[in-house]
Amino acid sequence: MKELNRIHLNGLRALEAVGRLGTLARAAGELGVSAGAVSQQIIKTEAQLGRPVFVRKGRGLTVTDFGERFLARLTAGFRTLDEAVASAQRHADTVLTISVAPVFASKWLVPRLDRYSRANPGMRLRLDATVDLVDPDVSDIDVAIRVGPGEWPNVKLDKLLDQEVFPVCAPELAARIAEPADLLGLPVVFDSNSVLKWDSWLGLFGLSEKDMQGGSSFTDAALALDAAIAGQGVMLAWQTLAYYPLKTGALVMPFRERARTGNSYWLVTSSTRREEPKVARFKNWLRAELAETERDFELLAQNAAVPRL
Amino acid sequence: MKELNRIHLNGLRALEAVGRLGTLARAAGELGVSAGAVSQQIIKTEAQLGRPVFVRKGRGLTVTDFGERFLARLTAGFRTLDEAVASAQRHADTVLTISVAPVFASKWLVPRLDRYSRANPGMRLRLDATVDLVDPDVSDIDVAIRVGPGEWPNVKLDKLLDQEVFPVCAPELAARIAEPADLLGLPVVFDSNSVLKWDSWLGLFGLSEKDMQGGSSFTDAALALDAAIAGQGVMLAWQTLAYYPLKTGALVMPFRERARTGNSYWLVTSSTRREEPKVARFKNWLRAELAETERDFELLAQNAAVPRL
DNA sequence: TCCTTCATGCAGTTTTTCTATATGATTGGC
DNA sequence: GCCAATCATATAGAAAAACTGCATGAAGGA
Repeated sequence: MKELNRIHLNGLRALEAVGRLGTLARAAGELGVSAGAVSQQIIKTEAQLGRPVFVRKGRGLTVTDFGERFLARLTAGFRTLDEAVASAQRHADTVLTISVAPVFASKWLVPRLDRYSRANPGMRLRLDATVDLVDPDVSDIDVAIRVGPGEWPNVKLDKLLDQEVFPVCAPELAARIAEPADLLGLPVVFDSNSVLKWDSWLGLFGLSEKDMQGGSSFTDAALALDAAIAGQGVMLAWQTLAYYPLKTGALVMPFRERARTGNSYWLVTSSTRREEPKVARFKNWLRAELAETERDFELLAQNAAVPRL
Repeated sequence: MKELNRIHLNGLRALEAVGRLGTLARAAGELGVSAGAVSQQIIKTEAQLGRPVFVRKGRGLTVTDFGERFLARLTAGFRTLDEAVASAQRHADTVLTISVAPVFASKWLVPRLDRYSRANPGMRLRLDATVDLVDPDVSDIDVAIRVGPGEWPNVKLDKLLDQEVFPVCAPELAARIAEPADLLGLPVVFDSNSVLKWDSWLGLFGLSEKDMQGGSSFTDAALALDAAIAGQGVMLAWQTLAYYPLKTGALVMPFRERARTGNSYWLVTSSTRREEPKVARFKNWLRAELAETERDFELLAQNAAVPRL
């Protein structure tokens, strides 16, 4: 990359534009400057190159043999640069990249994406489903949604929703439940990967996980959810996981009580980058959707099969 | 090529250099400016792009995921530009392109090229052997050598040598020649393409081509020359054509008289471009070689088999 | 012939870029 | 644990570059 030091880049660009468009005036139009400016640029740059690229014959410019080959290469180079910048811009404005946990994505976010598309025409979403928190400064993502106590360093955090857990089960099973203690006699579907403990909910009623029956165990919350829907047991679920099965009636929520886990849903963005409009729009949309989810839970609680104690 | 208007090219170049070299200081070294200047450039350009390319974490810079892809494309684009400029420069300094008539090239110039190479190490010659005069402004050639009255418009002309014609023949045939009139009784080798006429030489002695015998005719001077060497007749030759056969004795020059043709050898260059050093050097070398050729002809004339009238 | 289009020359102004220096922050050696 | 080196950034003034607007000259078309 040593040769470019001798040459003014803007001069090369002027050369290229004139070569491609034929006249100074058209090149000036593309470059957004006056024709005189372009004239000065190409003269200076030809001098720096040491050989003429254009022939002046009174009126207009024609390209020398050398210029023909040279300009072709310039065009190729500048086109590459232009495409790089264009894709950066396009990407910047119309593509929103979100990093979310796979379960949250599949059970809650993905089913709502068509609503997002309708509300934000032209925007394209890219979902990056990973478990680990990525650094929003380094990585490609615009926003991340993560569950936790909210103690990540060097990022900007917005709390979206407090995570709460509660039992869910298939309707057939719910018929055998009248009060919390009934849960102890039923099979349980465990999500062995989760750090959430039954005790946080059972404790509300003075019960303990130790007294529960055994049951099936799954390494993935989605599998455990399917097992619960199949009627294989009671499951400890949380809002975004159980939302759709509850809405369709595939699962029911025997009790209206929900227990705080100490975790919340956080929207994670870069602490150094200024918030872009597309991010702000997504944030607002997400808040509205979560608020609706929360309202639906209020309704579900009122219809809970078993009245509160 | 519209996106590049929003971005400063030099800023992109700074971005690319920093991405490739890792630190501001190294990039500044390559770009030939101070580190502070590079810092300002990349900050400004990142703002223009609308997204950061580098992450600042106290000391040093690391590249974002986006930057990784973006910088790769920038590097490709700038490399293309750099190579275009580099080849232009290289070409400009070390390659000399000469347009010459094929006969002149093969009979006089090419045998001397090794002398040129020894005198100008590092220089590479490109011979463009065409009959028509090419426009030195438009075409790729640095210099052209042409024979004619010197009336070409819009070019710079340097006279190299006046063209002169004279009879040549094989030594066996020369034994039958004592005076110019003897030529009328000998077979003649004609170059039917040439505009040169025997009368210009015969006229010096009050003779005329009408009185000559017929003979073989060739559409190419080189073929006619070979026929003359083979002893098939007398030929009207000129300096640069007959030089080597005369020097080796394959042909002889029966008379020392040479007739002007009105044509000269001209060195043709662009009338608008400033003369480059490599062209000036070639011109000097060519003059010296032609001067030597002319001296050799003086010696040949002194040894001419037939004394002047 | 007149009018339009084209490239270039020029002077002054505006914009950009650069240097030089200072600052804060981090790393690595001792 | 401290010191020196390295690194990026900030700032202000200086230097360089690019641009505008207009004038000029040359060529082609109606």
